[in-house]
Amino acid sequence: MSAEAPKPARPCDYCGHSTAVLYCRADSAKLCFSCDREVHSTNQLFSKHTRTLLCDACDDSPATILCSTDTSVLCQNCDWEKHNPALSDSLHQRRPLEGFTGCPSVSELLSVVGFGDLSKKSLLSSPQGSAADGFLGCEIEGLSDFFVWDAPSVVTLDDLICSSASSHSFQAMEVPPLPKNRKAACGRHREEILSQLRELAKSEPLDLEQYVQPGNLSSAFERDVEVDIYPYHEWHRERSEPMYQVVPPDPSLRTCTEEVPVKQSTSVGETHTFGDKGGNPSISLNSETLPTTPKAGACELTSQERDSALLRYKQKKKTRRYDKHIRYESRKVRAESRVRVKGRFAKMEREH
DNA sequence: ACTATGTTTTGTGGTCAGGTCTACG
DNA sequence: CCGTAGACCTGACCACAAAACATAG
Repeated sequence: MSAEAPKPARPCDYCGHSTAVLYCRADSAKLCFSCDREVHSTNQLFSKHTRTLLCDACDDSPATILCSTDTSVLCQNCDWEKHNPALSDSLHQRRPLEGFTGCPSVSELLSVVGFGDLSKKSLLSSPQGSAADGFLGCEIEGLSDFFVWDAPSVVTLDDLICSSASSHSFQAMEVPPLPKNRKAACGRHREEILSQLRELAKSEPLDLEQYVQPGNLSSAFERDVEVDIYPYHEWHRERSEPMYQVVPPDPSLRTCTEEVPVKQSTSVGETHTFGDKGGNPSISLNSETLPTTPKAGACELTSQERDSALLRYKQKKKTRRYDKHIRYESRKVRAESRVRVKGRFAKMEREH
């Protein structure tokens, strides 16, 4: 116990020892980058969760505003408190922040958090801390130019904003008009963010970059969804690790589920449903959309992997919150004052 | 690149209908 | 085990301001 590292100020809800930098609304969970990838790469449904940076002020809510003046990211409440029109701070330069979904690679994450000038290679090659320094205004351009193929401009936030018909692997959510200067979007924990991304980059082979290479990008996004949505699948495949893990036919789990998958290798179109009878939403995995490995039985899971998957599933279920989230308070106020007929909105009587 | 204008889409809450669950005889 | 009543749960519905988006100048 004495060797234990001191607990971070805002610990990751999943691992508990890393500093949480992201917030997943769907799970109401604070996560570090590593756990975020682990949790949200489990299956396609989880990958759809929108994640945003964690508020620098309260450390408890998803950040929606970037204050360029303070270089901090804030949730709506903290932004309102800090930048109240009555205060002088209201003159601060602020802009909305975007979230992301899917399983972005490190390069893509760099762009998402505002390190657009920083390539993954430069992140890896730079000594500890220098990457952050580069972000803070030092010479990064040279590195970026050297690794042209890795230029983060290939995957910018513009690229993340896509229509529902798009097959991008991730997308920005609740996106206001994009500002020109998207740097410095990671607030006061940029050192921690860079540190975590660096660790993530170390474990992520550079081959993955093919998904964000200039030459491959446009065509890649036009290819099949199976490949495009989850570049991270490929990474797992490379590492002989299953990208998705089906909740195993564990007898203990079966008692609280309506349908439990019996087979691990699935046929096309087969749907697995996980859930309980307590009103909690069930999770369906349609194997048609799940990736498969060429080798028969290659995606069969060991009992250890099944236990791991089950544990992750239970953890997510435990931390998930189902309370309603109001995105626009003004609409709520409006709706509450609307004229109703049997609960339905009624037309307003207009005087002429 | 920016602004103005027009069009389309989204989100909001109270009530109800219909389905599901539970307890009981 | 079956049928029934009541409790409980869930999704649809509505109008319209605000947000998002598209287009023109």
